[in-house]
Amino acid sequence: MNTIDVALICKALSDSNRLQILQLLTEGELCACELLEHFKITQPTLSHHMRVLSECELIQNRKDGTKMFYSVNCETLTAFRNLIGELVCKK
Amino acid sequence: MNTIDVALICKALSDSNRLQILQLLTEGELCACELLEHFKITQPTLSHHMRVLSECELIQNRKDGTKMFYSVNCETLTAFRNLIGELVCKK
DNA sequence: CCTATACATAGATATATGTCAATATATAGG
DNA sequence: CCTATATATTGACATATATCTATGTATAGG
Repeated sequence: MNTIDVALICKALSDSNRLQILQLLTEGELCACELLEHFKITQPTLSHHMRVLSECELIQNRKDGTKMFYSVNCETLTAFRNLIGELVCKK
Repeated sequence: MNTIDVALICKALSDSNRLQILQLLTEGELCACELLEHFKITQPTLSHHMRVLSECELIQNRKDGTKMFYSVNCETLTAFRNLIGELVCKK
C-alpha cells in the first residue's frame, strides 16, 4: 500500500457517514437495510457510500436472498491502520 | 475528538500531496520553500494545502523573517492516530 | 404470475475541491 | 527607498462529490 492508496482510503473516510459505517462494521457484518436505520439518508445515498467504501477495498459484500451483507476487509483496514500508525511526531 | 473531527482530518489527508507534506513534517520543521521543492505544484497551490492542513490543526506555523516554518501539531496527530488505531477488525 | 422487499443505477443539482495565473503583502538587504 | 525573496490572497475553471427523486433489477413468498 502506497501513499496514493492511503490517500484514497482517507478520502473514503472523509465523509462522517462512511466513517460511522466502517465503525459499525468493525463490530460485525450488517446488511444495507440494517445500516440504513442508523442514518438520516435515503437508500440510494447509502448505496453510493457503500460503493465508495467497496472501491477502495475497505469493505466486502455477500448476497443472501434479497439482502446484501457488508463486512470489513480486514486486510485493507489493518494495512491502513498500520500506515497511519507510522505517522509519528518526532520532536 | 469526535467522528466529525476524524472525518475532517481524513479529508485533509485525502489529497496525496497533503499526506506527503505531513509525512515530511513528521521528520521535523520545514519552511514552505523547502516543502515546495518536493512537489510539482505551484507556490499558491502549496499555500492552499498548508491552509487546509492548518485548519484541521494537523500542523502549526512559525514565522521567521520572510519564511514560514511549518511543523506537526503532535497533539492532534496523536489523537487522530489513536482513533484510527481503534478501528480494529473483530472477526 | 404477482407482489413486496432489498438493493442498485440513472440523472439532476448544488456545493466543494485542486489547480493555476495574477496580484498583494511583508520582510531583509543594500 | 528600492529590490529581491517568501508567502498569501483572489479569481477563474474544470472536475468531483453528496444528496435526492425516479426507476430498474433481483429474489422470496403466496
